[in-house]
Amino acid sequence: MNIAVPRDERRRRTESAILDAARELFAESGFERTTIRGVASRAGIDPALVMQYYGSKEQLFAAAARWHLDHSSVTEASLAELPAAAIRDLVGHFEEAEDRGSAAALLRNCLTHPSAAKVMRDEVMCDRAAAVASRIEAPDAELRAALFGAVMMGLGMARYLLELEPLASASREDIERLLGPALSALLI
Amino acid sequence: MNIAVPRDERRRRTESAILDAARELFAESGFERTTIRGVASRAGIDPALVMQYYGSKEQLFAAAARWHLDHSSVTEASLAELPAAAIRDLVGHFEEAEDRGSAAALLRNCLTHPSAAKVMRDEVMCDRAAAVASRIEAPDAELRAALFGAVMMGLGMARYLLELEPLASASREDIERLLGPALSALLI
DNA sequence: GATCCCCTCCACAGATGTTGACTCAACGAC
DNA sequence: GTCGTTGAGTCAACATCTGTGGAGGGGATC
Repeated sequence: MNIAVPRDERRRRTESAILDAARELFAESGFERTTIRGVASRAGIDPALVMQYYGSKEQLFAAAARWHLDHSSVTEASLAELPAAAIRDLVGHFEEAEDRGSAAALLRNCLTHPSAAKVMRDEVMCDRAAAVASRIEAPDAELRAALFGAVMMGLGMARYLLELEPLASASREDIERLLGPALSALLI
Repeated sequence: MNIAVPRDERRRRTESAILDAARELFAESGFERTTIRGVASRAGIDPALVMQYYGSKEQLFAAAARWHLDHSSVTEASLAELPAAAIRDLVGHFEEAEDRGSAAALLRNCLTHPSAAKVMRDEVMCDRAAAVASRIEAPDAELRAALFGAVMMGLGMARYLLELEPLASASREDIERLLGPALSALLI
């Protein structure tokens, strides 16, 4: 095919193709319905190569389903800005990020895959809830923050995974406009 | 073992034992990780009997993961009562219903199992959203109703499936008290 | 030209859904 | 009570798919 392609360059491409294919399939069909053979086929390589690079299906999933934990957009927001910031952060993860698909892969599997559930619980929800709770001065700050997270999770699942209409086609602005006050009500 | 047990009685018991075992496993571990052998083992019978009664794993799942669609508590509520009614309905499905487990089985799998997703979309969310939307007089009634549904779904998943603390241990009253105003804000 | 390593082919072991033949107790007719 | 019938339940096996490992080819690198 490509003549004179340096070896490491070639490897980088392949590894990235595997990861992309894995992200897509894990995000679309979930962990169990995704097969190593399917990933390899979509990446245009041999199944054994996937194993050689990622060791196991489990480790491939761990590499693919990472939620890049840039809390800054949430932690830097004031209480009043939190609802809009959280919505923008969520939308960004699913529509703009260059690793689009990894968030979907994590969210899709967090109910049925143990390690995805653990990541979701410990690294996504827990940290963010703590950040949100620290900004709330009302009583029940922790519970309010947990509810805030639950609402955001429900939004992500309904809009991007179940693709419920008219929520899936709505603009981010409309969601901010309608859900924003509801989220604010949680923060006092 | 049991002497003199009528045949139909015996069959009823067995069929029910299979369904109970299936509900538990589907709710705990999801469709893919649940095996016919596991269900049979928990029900104390032979795997082949499961097939004989339910035809296939798919049909067993369909029988186990039914969300008893009693919309009355939602459709009979006034706009002001809707938030509390929806929360009570959700809690009831997960904590009080005699078919407890079927709601969890459906919710657990609605992101990764096609037919569970279809039931969730068409029979649970869609119908309820229509009922909610019909009560809203503000513009964007459908989108508001969809967001309402997304919030309820997020609550159910966070509390009962991911079991996020302190949400999982919170009382229904506290949830009503804190989430109620947020839900009301969605309904205007 | 020798070496390295990306990549492929082939095969294995285990698990899973599913099927068919079989056993045995309950049932109804006489 | 006796006997044939029905149906609940079991046992062993099959076909398939899956993740995974090992041996080898072929082009880049030195």
